[in-house]
Amino acid sequence: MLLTSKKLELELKAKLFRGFSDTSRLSILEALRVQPLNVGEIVTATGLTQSNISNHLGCLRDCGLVASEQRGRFTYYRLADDRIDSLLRLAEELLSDVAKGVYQCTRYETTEGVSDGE
Amino acid sequence: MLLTSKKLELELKAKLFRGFSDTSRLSILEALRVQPLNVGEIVTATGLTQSNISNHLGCLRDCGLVASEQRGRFTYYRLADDRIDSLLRLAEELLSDVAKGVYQCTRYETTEGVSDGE
DNA sequence: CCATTATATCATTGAGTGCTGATATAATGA
DNA sequence: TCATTATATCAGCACTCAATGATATAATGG
Repeated sequence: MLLTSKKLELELKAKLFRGFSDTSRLSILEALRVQPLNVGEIVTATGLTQSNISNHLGCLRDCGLVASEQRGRFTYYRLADDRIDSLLRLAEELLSDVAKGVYQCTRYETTEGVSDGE
Repeated sequence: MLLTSKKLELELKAKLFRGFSDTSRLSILEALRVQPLNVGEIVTATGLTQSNISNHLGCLRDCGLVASEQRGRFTYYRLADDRIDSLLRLAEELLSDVAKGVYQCTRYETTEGVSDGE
């Protein structure tokens, strides 16, 4: 049972990181880093469609990464914990050093080939 | 061009987190948190297949999350930066608080339905 | 040189999942 | 009540990508 909880912890951790591993969710989180926003404001801030955002918000909320509060017809979202900001900042620090490596990680790349010459 | 770099930074950050967002890669990283290991030792530590691990290691190395060193017939891998450990630890702290939420994030769940009664 | 060991690569497959468009729900105001 | 605004839900599609099995490469020992 202890081994199982170890495995479960792995899955939880992976799921947590998956919340950050998509550009759409990430841009939502970045927008909320500045201040709480309602869905319409997130649409404006990110340029994503409403249904897309709503879907991602649902997951982010279920995962405990954002919290929501109803105010009249609006639903305001905010980061659920300060450590989420810390996590993002730490990632930025790390990236400033390993960015070149990540640039070259075209293995699972979809968009345009960032593959530089050499 | 500045806007583009903003978008690029988002993609980099997402890609970095994606390195952590898979249980297989995560268990490889966890094993390497303890000490550097060669591929065979990682196989033993994680129980994953060799080719699977090798594939994940290739990505992790390209992304700059692990570094490798050839020693005879063996290739030893280690975490490329101390902040990777920090990132994992911060995630663990965060999880200890929001775990209940992540448990319920069955939205993108694959395995058994953790869906509680109500 | 041949067998063995260690690791990497590749094609394939199947499941995961992000996006869209349509629709449902809910709150507000006229 | 009806129209409008704000948000959520859902089905379907397209694409991503983890896992596997087979094979390639490379180093070592006999």
